[in-house]
Amino acid sequence: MAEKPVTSRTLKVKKGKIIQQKGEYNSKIYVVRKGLLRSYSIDKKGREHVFMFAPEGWVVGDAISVDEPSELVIQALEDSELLVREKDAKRDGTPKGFAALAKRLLVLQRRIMMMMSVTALERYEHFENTYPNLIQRVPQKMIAAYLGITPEALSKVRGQRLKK
Amino acid sequence: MAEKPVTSRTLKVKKGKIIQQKGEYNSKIYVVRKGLLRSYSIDKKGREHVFMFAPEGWVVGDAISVDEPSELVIQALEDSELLVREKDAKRDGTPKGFAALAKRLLVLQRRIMMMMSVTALERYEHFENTYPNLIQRVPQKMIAAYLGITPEALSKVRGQRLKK
DNA sequence: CCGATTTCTTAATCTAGGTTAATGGTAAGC
DNA sequence: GCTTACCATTAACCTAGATTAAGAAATCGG
Repeated sequence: MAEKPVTSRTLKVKKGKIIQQKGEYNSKIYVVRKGLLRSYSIDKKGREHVFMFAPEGWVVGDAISVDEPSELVIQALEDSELLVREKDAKRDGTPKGFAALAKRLLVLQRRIMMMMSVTALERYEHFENTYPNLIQRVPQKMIAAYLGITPEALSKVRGQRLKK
Repeated sequence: MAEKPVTSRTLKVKKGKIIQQKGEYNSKIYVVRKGLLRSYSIDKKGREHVFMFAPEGWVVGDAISVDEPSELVIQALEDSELLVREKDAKRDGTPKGFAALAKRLLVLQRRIMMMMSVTALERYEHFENTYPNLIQRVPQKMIAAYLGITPEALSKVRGQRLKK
């Protein structure tokens, strides 16, 4: 019996479109071909917190094979073209998939340490260096929501920096 | 040719012992049989930030197959008995290993969201609920370093809470 | 092209948590 | 057992960032 190929279809979405809602089971993995996505959560006070941005080439979606409901909302920030991949337990076990996860883990580890040890300004500058193009493409308030500060605080930080 | 079994030896360490130093390559994975470990980093200002605690049954060690130097120090907080496991790329690819990683990823994701959205008090109470026994076993200053606050601030938080 | 909505900035005020420092308590080394 | 070092607590003060508010600028829908 032949192996079933990985199911993977293309999806075009308009700017603003919610691709995956919080609480949905049976979540999928999205490879960004063109455009820009973000994943975020909303806390009890109604505030949005951006977990990650995903420009071209990036992959979004809880990498959870366990059947837990998604805790994050995924949304298109620009008209985008995505590759939708069903989660496939068989594929999970590949060394390649494992390495990708391990790398992702390291990124999150660094982000936690960052949240604990550096100021908003330093986090902003790090973001700026890591994703130079995103600064122009992402609205400030979402960058603030990624950095863990308010848009007002980000505006202040940016203002201060210009004086140097 | 027969499969080589996973190399795994037992290691006994005294309280305070540094098991893995920051910057070391060829890092291993430690399963805690008895005792308590922590992994932490030191920032530019010399402050310690606790990444995780590992009581009995827990596993510590960067899950990175890529050869990156460890960014964390691992230390025994009590006299401990560990199972040391060499990293084995073959083992990496198992669905079981993958699921464990995915779960870990979810924990980190929640921790990031937590750092961004809730107060020190709420983080402390969450820690208290999640690891009720650890509160007694771990020095306050390390709990503070896990929560991302100073020992003084933690003391304040605990004091305020008693009045309720 | 135009009104409406959303986003960004600035400024005044407020607050959680940081910093510094002093004190008493607890554990560790000899 | 004593001494030295470390740890927790308290208190006075300070600062980064939150909150609130209001105006300017950009974006959107038609």
